[in-house]
Amino acid sequence: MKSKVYASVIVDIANSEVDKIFDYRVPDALAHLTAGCRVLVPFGVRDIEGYIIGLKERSDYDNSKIKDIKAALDPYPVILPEMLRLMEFMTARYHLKTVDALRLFIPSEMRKGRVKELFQTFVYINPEYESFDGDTLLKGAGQRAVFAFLQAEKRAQQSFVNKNFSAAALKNLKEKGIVLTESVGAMRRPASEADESHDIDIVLTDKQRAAVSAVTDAGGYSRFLLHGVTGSGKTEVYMNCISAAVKKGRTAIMLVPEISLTPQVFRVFRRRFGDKVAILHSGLSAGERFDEWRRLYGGEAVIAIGARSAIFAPLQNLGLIIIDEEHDGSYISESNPRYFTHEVAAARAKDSGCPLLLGSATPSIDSYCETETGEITLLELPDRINKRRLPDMRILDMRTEVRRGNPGIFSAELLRALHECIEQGNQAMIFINRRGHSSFVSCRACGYVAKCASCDVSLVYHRDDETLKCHYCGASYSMLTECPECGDEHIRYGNVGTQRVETELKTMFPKAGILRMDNDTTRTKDAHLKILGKFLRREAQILIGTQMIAKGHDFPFVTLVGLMDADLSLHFSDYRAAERTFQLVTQVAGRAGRDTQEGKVILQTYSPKHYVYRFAAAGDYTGFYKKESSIRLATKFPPYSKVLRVLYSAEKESDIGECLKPAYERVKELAEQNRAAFAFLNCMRSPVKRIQDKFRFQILARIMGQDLDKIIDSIYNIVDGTLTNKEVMCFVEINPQNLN
DNA sequence: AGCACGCCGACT
DNA sequence: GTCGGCGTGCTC
Repeated sequence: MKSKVYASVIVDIANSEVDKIFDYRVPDALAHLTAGCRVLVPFGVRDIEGYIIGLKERSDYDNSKIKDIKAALDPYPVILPEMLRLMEFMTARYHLKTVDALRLFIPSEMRKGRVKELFQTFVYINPEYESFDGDTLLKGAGQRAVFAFLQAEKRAQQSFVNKNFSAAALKNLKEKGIVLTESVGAMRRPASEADESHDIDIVLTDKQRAAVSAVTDAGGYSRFLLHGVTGSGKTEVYMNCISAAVKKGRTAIMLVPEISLTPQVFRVFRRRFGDKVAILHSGLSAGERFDEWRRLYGGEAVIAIGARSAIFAPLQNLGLIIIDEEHDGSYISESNPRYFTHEVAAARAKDSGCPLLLGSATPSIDSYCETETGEITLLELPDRINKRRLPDMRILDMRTEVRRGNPGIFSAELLRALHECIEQGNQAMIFINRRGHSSFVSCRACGYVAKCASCDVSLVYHRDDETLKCHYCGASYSMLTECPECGDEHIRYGNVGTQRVETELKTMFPKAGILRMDNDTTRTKDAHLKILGKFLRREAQILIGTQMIAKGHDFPFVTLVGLMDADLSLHFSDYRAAERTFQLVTQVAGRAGRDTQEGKVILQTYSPKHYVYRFAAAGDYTGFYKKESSIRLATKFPPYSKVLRVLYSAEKESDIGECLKPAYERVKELAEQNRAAFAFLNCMRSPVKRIQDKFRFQILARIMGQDLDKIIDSIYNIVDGTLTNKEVMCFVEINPQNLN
């Protein structure tokens, strides 16, 4: 007699109540099912999609209550074995619900009965019509084109025809019976024998070659940090490493910040690797994303390039993972499934026995610290390829401007430089890391400050539509004409934002073309590319923007870069403020003088002596690192500890207290037992006390030492165990990006 | 998450 | 008398 087989199933419902394994019987008809398959299972009174994460011979659950799996949802296991292992890692490390991890691994289009088959549909002309003349047989030009194409090609993928011809025409032809379809299972196949026809190796510098061989000779899991200034040729190193991995018959993932996924990047990689590369970016439609996923799953594409989530690409036999611009904040997932891409990438690399290559001009303090302890191997590209020197950076003390009787937002030197730059027919970029017109509006007479009704923050004046906006909940109010408290008509404008810079520059430079790029002007699809394209074609001379203009494009005619208020990110109450400012200033400086002309950077600040600016102006990363890391060590901040925040929010303060108080008590006990591990522990109202009508409280801790991970795990458990009121939202953050 | 079961108010 | 409010509890 055959032994009964049971399946461990995770149901596709994102709720902690059902975040556990449910056992089902595998009927004989579905005996082919394996771990990683999606299935339909009876759950309560209804049927639910689920994921088999394992098979077993017996179940501990009451056997009489166990039901049969109803059906298989796909012809193949969509979750690869390595992804099941990654799921284990992520659920344990980040206390994720199992489904939340699993959902990251497959295209969302696959779930809840949408596009689900892993089939490719081919179309071909019905043999009865094969020899007909399309022009006499058919009327529409669309149908004739499809017919002619199929006559020549015999057989083609339906998606290809839909994309390149008219989908409607094809549909008509199918209805008439002139075109037939055939579905073929997208069979799994090993990474295809490398077709290197596009793969032309460029001559590398000695330093580049050394970096490439360090990575390709690693022969197993190890981590590298490629520290190279802008223009030092990091991309060539990446491409050569990828090429080497592919030549060995292995696959590769390269992560880049979403903002750098530009058509230029696609072109470079497509030219080099052709169809073997799949590109996953936010611009893809649901169907396109699914197609790219399927090409990777099927082994048709062996290189995945994309933003953060591309780390979950369905690739087997990984030979390399690259994280470009590794210091970028977008690698930290700050909502729903919260995770650190660096850690996930390391887990995948370790599992596959392959190198993980991080790259940056301004590495994160965390990563660089690990090169000191030897956990990461440092690779350096100190020279710009064309030996051009860094732009001249002027640090301008805005306090002396005020003393000299210049109350404006622009220093005399920046204005002079702007005039000169435009007269010479060059371009300038002006950075101001704050959108809107002014950060707040207040009454000159009584001091009233306009605030959001639902959030504890002041409203930002937006001149475009004469509104006051809340940057937390998005609420919009009409602009004040008089003070609602005292009726005075004199309104004071707070700190300068992009819109204010734009209006002032427009009056000062009426003939210059001025573009603005920030969250407000890039709402619509491809707006980024449109603005950047205009600037690149020199349809404007000045580009004003937030940090979103700091990355990506090279503008050969930009000779001047101005930072309106560099201190903005510096005085944030955040241990990473200096690090972020250094990265921003360095990145911004890299925009100036990239071509034949020498560049100039003007940095307006009220703290001209700050070490961040000194090191940034000198282009001295290691100097900055030494200073910054010694401060972090002395103050017990990351990377020498972990900051942990438990954030509670609810409409009623009393509800929060119900959960927070017992949790805090128990964390305090834990701290008593591990005195050395706790550098800080406190419980307080969050700096932003209320967002969207919900009050916010937090437990804040800094934890260090070798038991760190264990202690954090205990805190997760304490929080889970004390979350008794379901009106209360609560989550744990490790090293949060902001402490609002 | 859903959906059923279950125990109290205002309607044909 | 019953329709229906949404509190509670369960789903292999």
